[in-house]
Amino acid sequence: MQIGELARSTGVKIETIRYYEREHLLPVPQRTDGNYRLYSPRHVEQLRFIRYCRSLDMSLEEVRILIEARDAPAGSCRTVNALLDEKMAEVDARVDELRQLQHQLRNLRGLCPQPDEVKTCAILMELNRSARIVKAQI
Amino acid sequence: MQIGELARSTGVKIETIRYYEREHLLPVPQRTDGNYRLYSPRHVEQLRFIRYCRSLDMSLEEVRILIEARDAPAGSCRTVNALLDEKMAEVDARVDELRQLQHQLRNLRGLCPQPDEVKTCAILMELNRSARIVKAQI
DNA sequence: CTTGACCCTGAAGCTACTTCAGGCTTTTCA
DNA sequence: TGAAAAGCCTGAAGTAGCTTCAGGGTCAAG
Ligand SMILES: [Zn+2]
Ligand SMILES: [Zn+2]
Ligand SMILES: [Zn+2]
Ligand SMILES: [Zn+2]
Repeated sequence: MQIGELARSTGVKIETIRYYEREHLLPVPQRTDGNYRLYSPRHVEQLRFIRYCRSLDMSLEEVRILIEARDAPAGSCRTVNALLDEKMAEVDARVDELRQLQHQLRNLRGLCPQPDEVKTCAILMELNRSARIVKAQI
Repeated sequence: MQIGELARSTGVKIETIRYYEREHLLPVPQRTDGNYRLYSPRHVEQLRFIRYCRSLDMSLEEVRILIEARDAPAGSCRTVNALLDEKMAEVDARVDELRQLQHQLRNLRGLCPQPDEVKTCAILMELNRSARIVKAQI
């Protein structure tokens, strides 16, 4: 299977596949005489695994850890559990942040129901005012 | 006011301040004979404005748009409203994504209450299984 | 034998900064 | 007075996770 077919069958871009290879997330594939990459079903599985972990918001570094764990069946899965716990805490925190943000944006947007001139726009006035008052947060 | 004092009084790192200048988000400051940057209260305000927008999850490009709007008091504030509407939609969508993610992570984590050997870990088994089934989402 | 689909590499671009290397300027204080 | 320390300068490179680009080779079909 060439890279194009792998890309089609997983929905992952060719460049991304090559990128994962450079990052040692995908095993080095065989090559044809013409230097084309040749993939096996094992590569398809691994690529799907990576993408599924990515869809769970894992970083590539975390994916690497999971792959390592998976490929050492005799080890303990404590690292896996810890990784998930940490990830869950991160996501929870981010959700809280974003919900606050929703609130702020809604309030701000509500200040100017009908667009008019900038010089009387309550949104911009409020942005200026808040900037003066609020301490840097980010 | 030198760059260090500006940094202290706004909570923004010196390097970030220089970065904003390179990006034309902060007006070019005066310089001393020794080539040190000299800032005015106007710079403090502008920097606070930038950081407040950033705390609302605006990109620097969006901050640029807001600054432009603010500095053209005769114009309409339609772009400002549109920007906020778009941002709100983005945030709403991201919250939904993350709440789904919370669900998935919780379920996954629940599969292995007590860490044991990798080869029997239900988390890793489930990751492999889902990777096979689920289409690439990201 | 040439066209077009497919593949290759290495480098650079993206965001929003941070870090680093190497070198000035100004203040302090012994 | 002189030297250390604190503060500032520049340009380049690093961060994550890709994407895009430039320039070129391979292969099947017509
Ligand atoms: Zn409210
Ligand atoms: Zn308005
Ligand atoms: Zn559920
Ligand atoms: Zn387990």
